[in-house]
This record gives sequence, C-alpha cells and structure tokens, in this order.
Amino acid sequence: MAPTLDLVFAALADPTRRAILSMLLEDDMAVTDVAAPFEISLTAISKHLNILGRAGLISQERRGRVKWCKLEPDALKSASVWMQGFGQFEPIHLDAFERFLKAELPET
Amino acid sequence: MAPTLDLVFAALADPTRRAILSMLLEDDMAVTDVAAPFEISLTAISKHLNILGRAGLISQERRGRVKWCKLEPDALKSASVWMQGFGQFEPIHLDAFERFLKAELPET
DNA sequence: AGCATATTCAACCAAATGGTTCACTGTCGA
DNA sequence: TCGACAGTGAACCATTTGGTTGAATATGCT
Repeated sequence: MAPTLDLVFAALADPTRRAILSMLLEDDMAVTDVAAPFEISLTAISKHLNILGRAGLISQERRGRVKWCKLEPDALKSASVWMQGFGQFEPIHLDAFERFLKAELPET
Repeated sequence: MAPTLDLVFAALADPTRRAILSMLLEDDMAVTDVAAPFEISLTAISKHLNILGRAGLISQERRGRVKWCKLEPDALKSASVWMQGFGQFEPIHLDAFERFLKAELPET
C-alpha cells in the first residue's frame, strides 16, 4: 500500500528536483526555462520532471510546443502527514523556510 | 548543500524502512526483533538500519551482543521544515496519522 | 516551404539499490 | 571450553538512477 509515498520521498531525495520544486513555487515554467539554471542537459531535466510528475508533485500541460510545469503541493500532504507523528513539529513560519530555500537553490 | 536532506528523503523512500521507523515509534528494539516481522534476510535489515542510521533517523547502541535501535525523530525536522512551505499544512491530528501507520505496517 | 525552437526517444554508461548466501566475529550461558 | 545466538562483512546479482549524446517529432515563425 501507499506506493505514492515511495514515489514522493524518492522524488524529494534529489537536490536537483528539490531545486526545481522551489523554482516552481514562484510560478509555472516551461521545461526549457526550468532547465536554464542547471548545468546538466535538457534531457536530464526532462527525466527529473517525469519523476516529479509520476510522484504527483507537479503536473505538466502541453500548450502549443511548450509544456508548462505546475507545482502540485497537495501531493506533499501525504508525506507531510506521514511525518507528523514522529515528533510534534509545530508549523514553521516563513523565515525558517526561506533560509532552507536559499540553501537549496542552485548556484545561489 | 544539505546532503542530510538527500539522505533523509532517500531513507524514507523505502516502505520497509518506513515500517521499521513506525515500529521504533513504539519502543527501542534489537536488530533481530526489528527483522522478525519481515520476510527478507537479517542482512538486508542490517543494511536498511545502516541507511536509517546514516540519515540520522535512528541511532544504534551496542550493549553486550545486542545492538539497540532507537528512533531519532529530530532528523525528520529538517525534512518537515523543507516541506512546510509547499502549501500551508496545518498539523494533523493523530487520527489521520494512525490510519497511515496501519497502511504502512507489514502484514497488518 | 523551410528553418528554428521545444521536448522527447533511444541507446548507452557508471554507480547505487535491494536483495541473496555463506563465512566470520563477538558475546552470553551451561 | 563449547555451542548457540546477535550481528556484520564479502561477494555476487538484477534493477534503477542520473547522466550523456545524437536523432526524432512536433509546433511556430516568416
């Protein structure tokens, strides 16, 4: 049961993919634009996006020749729920989160 | 940066390891006892425990010939913090969590 | 029509993962 | 001292992962 949880955590285990999610937090993006800040090939980014998609963390909608990537934050809920029991974390205010984002974004 | 986050999420991506964490939520356990409910070899469980240990999710203390495994819930905090920003999850009450636990534990 | 842009496909590679079996090292109990 | 128990190490295997390059497929622009 819960193969989703496998996929979600596996997707989050890669720093490139976490950085992509952080970028999508700002706005929807085309695949090419997602790839821009990274050194790796567009193909590699495409694969990462597929993994994020299969995990339900993003959705992709093709409009014309560009495919738009959109964050789907609900998919994180199951993972978040799973973790809640392991210590009673109160929700964090934005400050702490922003610090984490900065630490995660590629080449600052 | 944040190699810990990589390790924590990677560790959580395996259902066997999540089940182990759930078991350790109840109480500290010896390696052999951790392995008991699973069909896989003791060696495999030992490897899983190593991965959990490297991620900081558990600690292991050898006392005599038995090695005790202890949950370290603090390690989940960084992961939890990371996720907080992606949708404002209010903390979940125990009901939802218990349902997840039941879905995760091996052979009910 | 013809070219450039956006994205994926296919084939390949090195390294990591999750599992196995068998042998080994300690430690406890009789 | 000897045997049983707790756990790790080493070698192996199949599969997945994260990356590459080069070709293919659409779509849009002029």
